[in-house]
Amino acid sequence: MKLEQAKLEFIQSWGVLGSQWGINRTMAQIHALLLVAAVPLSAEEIMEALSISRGNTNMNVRELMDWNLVQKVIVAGERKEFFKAEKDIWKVATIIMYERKKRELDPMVKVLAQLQNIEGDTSNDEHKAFTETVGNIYKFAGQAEKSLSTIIKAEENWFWGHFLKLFK
Amino acid sequence: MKLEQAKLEFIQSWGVLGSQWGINRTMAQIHALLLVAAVPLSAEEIMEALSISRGNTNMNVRELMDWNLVQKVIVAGERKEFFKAEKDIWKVATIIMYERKKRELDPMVKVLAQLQNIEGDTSNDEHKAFTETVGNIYKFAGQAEKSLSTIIKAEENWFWGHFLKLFK
DNA sequence: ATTTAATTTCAATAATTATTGAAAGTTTAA
DNA sequence: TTAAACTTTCAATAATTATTGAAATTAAAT
Repeated sequence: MKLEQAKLEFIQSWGVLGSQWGINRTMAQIHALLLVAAVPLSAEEIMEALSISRGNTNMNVRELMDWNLVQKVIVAGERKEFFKAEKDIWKVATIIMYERKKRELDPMVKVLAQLQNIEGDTSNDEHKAFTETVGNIYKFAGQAEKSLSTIIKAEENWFWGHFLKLFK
Repeated sequence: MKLEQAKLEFIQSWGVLGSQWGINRTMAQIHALLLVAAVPLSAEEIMEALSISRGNTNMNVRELMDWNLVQKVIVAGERKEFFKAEKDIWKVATIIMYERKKRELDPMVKVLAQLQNIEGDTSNDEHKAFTETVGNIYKFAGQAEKSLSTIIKAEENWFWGHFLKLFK
């Protein structure tokens, strides 16, 4: 397979995957494009490569920067901005897990906490079914949270370990 | 808080969470409704509780059954069908992880495998950037797959362990 | 200070996805 | 076998979400 075609297929598949997981397809495609780019790309180049408008490009690049998956790169002597993606895939996964937890799971857990104490007859079947299910989900979320923290801490250690090595 | 209101809030939040993760809001709401119901519910009751049409109810209940998150229950002497959700939350999580892996991640991994061998100059920067990123994602997916299998196997063991106990 | 280049915003519009509801199909009971 | 109860399907429509593109804004160069 030719490189250019392979890139297109990768971008396409990453876009499909993103949209199945609640991430806007264009955002996922820009991410994919930057993931396999050898050098940082300008807004123009992204527009061109994906056949999308300037506005769309701008919106989604900013969203990717919000997620810390993409960074702005300033090139000396160039007026326009360039963008590059975080390429360490383990780091990418960590960021995504952390951000989704923060944005989507945490609000749910907050609601679950509020739903723990219900007025009325505790021995009622309806009441029991509710508190048991909600209680279990809440406990499960707590466990999942711990596991995720462990993963993220391990990742941070790894990162700082490598980073600090530079100064030894 | 009153039980009925708590149920509504739970259903609402579960629906929002679902839609953020690429699951149709109604499907998530029906799931939530069945998760906190003390007894299996009929299509009528689901329609009523969520103010949705018969067609919508039917479609989404069937989808939930496809996912093995909901089962049909036949009640003696009743002509209509009832539905109940799997309530063991750890099992629910396992099912969701497994199904999403199968439906969404596996196809991506298949594509990644095909993209490993690219024609042309291997020493080219563009070429290197591509194969390195794609290769890393592929390896990462392999690792993730192993971890998930481990979790699912542990879960199966747990399940069969409990199940077999019944015959001892 | 003015021009030029680039970025950002957002109302209008397009594209996608979800929902309805009535007709067709199926199953059960009499 | 017929009628009633219930389920399924799917074309039409509604609701949501994404995208465009041109105007406004900001930043850089002359």
